[in-house]
Amino acid sequence: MKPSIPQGTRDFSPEVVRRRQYILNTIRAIFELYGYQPLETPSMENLTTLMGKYGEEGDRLIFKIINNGLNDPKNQEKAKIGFEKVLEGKNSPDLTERALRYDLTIPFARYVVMHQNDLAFPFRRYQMQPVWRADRPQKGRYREFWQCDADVVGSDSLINESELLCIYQGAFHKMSVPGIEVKINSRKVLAGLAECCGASGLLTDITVAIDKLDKIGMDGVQKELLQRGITEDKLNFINNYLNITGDAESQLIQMSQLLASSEIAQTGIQELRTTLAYHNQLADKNWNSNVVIDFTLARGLNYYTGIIAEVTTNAVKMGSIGGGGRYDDLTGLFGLKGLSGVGISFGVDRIYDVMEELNLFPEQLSSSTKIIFVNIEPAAETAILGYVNELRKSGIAAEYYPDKAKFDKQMKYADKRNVPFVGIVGESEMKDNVIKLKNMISGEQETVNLMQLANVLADSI
RNA sequence: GAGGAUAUAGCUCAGUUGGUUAGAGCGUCGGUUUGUGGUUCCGAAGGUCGUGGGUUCGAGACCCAUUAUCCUCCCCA
Repeated sequence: MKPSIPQGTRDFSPEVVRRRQYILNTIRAIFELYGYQPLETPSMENLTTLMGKYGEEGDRLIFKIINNGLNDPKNQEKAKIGFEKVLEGKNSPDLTERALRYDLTIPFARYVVMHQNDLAFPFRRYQMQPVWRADRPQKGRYREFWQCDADVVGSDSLINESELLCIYQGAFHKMSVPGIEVKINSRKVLAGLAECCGASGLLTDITVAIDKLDKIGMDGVQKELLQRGITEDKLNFINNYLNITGDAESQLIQMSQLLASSEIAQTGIQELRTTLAYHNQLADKNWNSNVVIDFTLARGLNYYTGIIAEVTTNAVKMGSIGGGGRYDDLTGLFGLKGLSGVGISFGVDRIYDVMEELNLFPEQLSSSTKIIFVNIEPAAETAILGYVNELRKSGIAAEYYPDKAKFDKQMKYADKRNVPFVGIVGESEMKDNVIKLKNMISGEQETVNLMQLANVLADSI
């Protein structure tokens, strides 16, 4: 049998895991810095928790888990009826009661509702776990991938929005990802545009179309708008909308004039202005990225209601590497009304791909072991195990090659593992209670005692 | 859900208009008189050419089907 793994999934080899952990640790540290608390939820949720939350397309992409025990005689009849429903494209709890987590936001909302009496609001949590989507895999798209979410519920303040923007900037600055652009917009401005076009019902169609501006150009957007049912006389208005440029304040002023007749748009514009003002106070001027207003930004998920954000890098051809926004009534879906939330998500797998392509990972991630002692003299074993033990006690990762093997084989092994030092204790070293220490990077060798050895290794960290 | 491409050694790929025992590089293993890797030199192992049919005297190559992978669109992180 040929070994294989399911489509769109991946094995992560040791070096890859180290690099992924570097990303996760960086993001985690920032989340903690801003007061977010860790949360984990199950890999699977009840199907009913997930269905209908991500739009029609989303429902299709949910990985469903077939129920166990369908062969039990008392379940067989139900299973057959359930299967008929599934063949019609419907879901049936008789066949699938559970599904794999599709994102981290809905499980979070469920958690908040279930634990509402125990939580101190505003509640800030971060969550870093894999999610699954039955999407067609391609470049930068996987069926199993990780998200890192930070959300706060129970606060309407736009301070939250601006802090989350800071988290994006701080994290990507820390990871030295170049070309980062944090784009923001407001669903309320988009709603205002639809309203001014007299096409509030076509909000989604308008946003989906204009979101593609940088991809298909103005002509393409117009074509798409017409296809989606926008009448020709509205195109000019949308054109004006898309042509607004300048610095943030100038953009806001122009938009305010263009959408003067829409109350909701004015609210959205004011929210953008306030968010940027807070952000201005909180942001570190040294960060390597900027927050910019992009009125074409749409974001697919249909539960966003206020400020929305998306992160891209122009250094690599890649979709967005992060996104988020405000959702006024997320927990309402589960019966808890009046609780507003706002959150962001990091796309770890895409960030990894970007960093890998640009060679941004620090060198020293490759190995934790500082020294390997070669195994060439059985009589030295006791001494070496003693050395290894002492080094480990002082927090230095050390190994003893467990089998007696050819010298050059052991050297090759250390080299391949990227271990920076090799310790050699043969007959003569053993006699003098010393270690011959070889620096694998410079190739130099010196003879040291245990205390000197510990010092050299400690210094090399 | 729609469209396109690819499938040959562990990996990356050659293989001419169909013609004998299917090749290379890297990697692996062994040797280079055995206590020195990342840079020698020599050698070896490793493939029923994704799978199943068909055309042909003859198929890795051509045709059909099937499966898998990759890519684009849709949508998304």
